[in-house]
Amino acid sequence: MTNKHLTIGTLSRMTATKVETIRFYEKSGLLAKPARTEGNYRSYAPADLNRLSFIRRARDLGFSLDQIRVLLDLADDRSRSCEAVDEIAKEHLAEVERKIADLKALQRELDRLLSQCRCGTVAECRIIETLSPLPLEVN
Amino acid sequence: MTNKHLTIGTLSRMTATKVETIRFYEKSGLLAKPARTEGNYRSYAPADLNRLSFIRRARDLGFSLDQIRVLLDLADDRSRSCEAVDEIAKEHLAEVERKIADLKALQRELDRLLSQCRCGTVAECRIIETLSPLPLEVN
DNA sequence: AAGGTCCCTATAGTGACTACAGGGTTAGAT
DNA sequence: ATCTAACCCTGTAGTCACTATAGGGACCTT
Repeated sequence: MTNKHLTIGTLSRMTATKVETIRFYEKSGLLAKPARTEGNYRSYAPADLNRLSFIRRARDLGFSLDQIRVLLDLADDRSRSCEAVDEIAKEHLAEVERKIADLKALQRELDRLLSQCRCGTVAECRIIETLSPLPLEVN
Repeated sequence: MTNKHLTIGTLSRMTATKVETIRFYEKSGLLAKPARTEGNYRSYAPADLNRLSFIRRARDLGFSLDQIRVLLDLADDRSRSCEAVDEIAKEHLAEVERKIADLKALQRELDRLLSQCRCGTVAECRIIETLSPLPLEVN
């Protein structure tokens, strides 16, 4: 209980991360290879818990593993300017906003599609009809 | 020019679909295996163009290939009720709306994160700080 | 000593493509 | 007739962020 070393299962429960995912983060270089016990079990220090928690929060906010890799590097050099951090977050926000706009356009299209359905036979189905093409002559 | 048979490249240009993607759709069973020329080139009929156009429009609307497979099956049986079509579209719309809600929550979080940035050093960066954990004691 | 729960490695699967590598075919210009 | 560029072919592996499985070893309690 005063043991500072954690098994992968404990880490898993503490961060709501599947064991396989933790091993995957290790293989992808996001987590350092931890010490091993005699029986070849991974043995994590509290710093690993912090790092994994950081990764999971950033993932929850939709940052990619590549972005997280950069954020972790930046976080390690505490004296540098945090402009680069800001940059990554801004870029990610812009991407999220683009996705929202795209999905809203989609939503309008689907709404329109569904509002036209009279629920008769497929032959007179406006959804199928809208999807079915009068293809353009390109070549 | 009165030739009804199309090469994969022509089909590609007419539907703005990469050649590899067309072959991928064939391998996934969305497009039937077309006839071949003497030189073993794929030779497509106008019906294939229609089918591919349908697939691409549905993809643009965010339907999955599995959903499209079902839609294509339904579209082929023109006498049946189009309820099932409606069902798929509604389900898809609901999913799009869920995604929009998720992304909006994300956007708010990122906005909050960014609004706190004073752009000093990483040590005082509120973005890094927010991501960095005071992990909960779970086990 | 047995059973259950943990842990290990390695590999393959997901979705929807995309990108090669390493060739064969065809159309048009010379 | 020959050359060349543009097209086409198959097959495989890569993308992202995991997830799942197989086939085993370790550990703890009873």
